[in-house]
Amino acid sequence: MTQQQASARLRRSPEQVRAAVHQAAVELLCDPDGEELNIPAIAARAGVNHTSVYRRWGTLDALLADMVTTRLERDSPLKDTGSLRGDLLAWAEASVASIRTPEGRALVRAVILSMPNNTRAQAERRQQFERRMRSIEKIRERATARGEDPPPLEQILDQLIAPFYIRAVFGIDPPADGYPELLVDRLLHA
Amino acid sequence: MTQQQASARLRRSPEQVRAAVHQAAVELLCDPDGEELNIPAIAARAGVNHTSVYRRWGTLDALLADMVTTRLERDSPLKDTGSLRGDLLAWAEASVASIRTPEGRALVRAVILSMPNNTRAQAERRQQFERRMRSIEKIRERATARGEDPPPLEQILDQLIAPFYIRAVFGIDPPADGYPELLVDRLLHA
DNA sequence: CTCCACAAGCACAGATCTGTGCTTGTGGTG
DNA sequence: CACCACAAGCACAGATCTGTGCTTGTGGAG
Repeated sequence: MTQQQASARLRRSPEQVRAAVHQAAVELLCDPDGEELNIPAIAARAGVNHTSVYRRWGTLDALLADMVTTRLERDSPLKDTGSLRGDLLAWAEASVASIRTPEGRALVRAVILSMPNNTRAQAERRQQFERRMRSIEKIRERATARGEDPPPLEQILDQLIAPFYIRAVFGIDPPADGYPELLVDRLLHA
Repeated sequence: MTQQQASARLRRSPEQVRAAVHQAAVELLCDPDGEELNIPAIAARAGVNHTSVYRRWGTLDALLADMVTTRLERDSPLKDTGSLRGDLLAWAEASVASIRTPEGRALVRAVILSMPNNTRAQAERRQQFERRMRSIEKIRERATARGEDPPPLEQILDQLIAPFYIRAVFGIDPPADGYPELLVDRLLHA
């Protein structure tokens, strides 16, 4: 009796489990009819035992944070276009494309959901945010090295990043045409 | 035996319960060391039986949505300053003051947290957002009536509202001086 | 090839959340 | 003043989440 379950166990490698869980979490975030987001639901959808999730990540927040970090780093390979305007435009176009997809919006939502209120998370929130800003900082540094004079980070935050976030959070579609150019031009001509 | 508990029951009116629960929810959202946000925790902090909360609101999302709506309407009495710039500036100054307080940031966070992913909530999300936008629409309408030419709502969203939200969500303090003026001037001189 | 460290899966249990039926106090109405 | 509708509180229970101890398959080192 008990030996049979042993043979029936189908097992995947840690990396497969990790990918399956991340994928399941994104899908649950996207799926409008999906059940609510918690560890048992994610594990079930991933076809993974829930204990594996509890042991590896501990909490839903940690799981989401890990998932977000992994996906963002995988999906945002910033390229050097040779000019500040080009770099910003590439970034903005990638962002617009991203928040047009359910998965992209879900990712932004997850960034916020994965930031609980407790004390330790407060620091992680800042860290998470700065990690997000790093690609923009890189763009600024390259511009400075070229002799260009990029706007301060704070201004880029207000005029370029903030619009994307608010639209992702509230599900507001960006204007159909020329939106990235509009934002970048506004930023650079201020 | 059973009669004693009856006499020991201290009871508050529905309105008192409502206020106490709202207050408890805000405090839990603010308190960095607070336990996590759920109905039993809120009820306990409010000194209310949890069944009262379940019966009145049903879900945490509904409770937060109700709380946010009530607080926002209570705290944002927009006044007519006589000019578009004045109105926008008053709105921006109130918003900056708000997100400088833990409670203000908590309220913005609650707006987002109270928007779950299921299908019905998708519509409510839009509604919730438009309710938020109504005060801005009012400002635009008054300006139009005065013969002024206010920027489109979308531009106000991107340049004025979005910066506040992103700062509230990530806990980024706005610049110390002249921030409301900066944003409004940028918006109007674009 | 053999052995070993690691992690995934299983079984089980305590804690917590969610919900129901009933009792009873409160405020309003005649 | 008496009565009634409503909602708050209590007791209790099912469902679900969270976590632990153990077994066992997998992949890598020697």
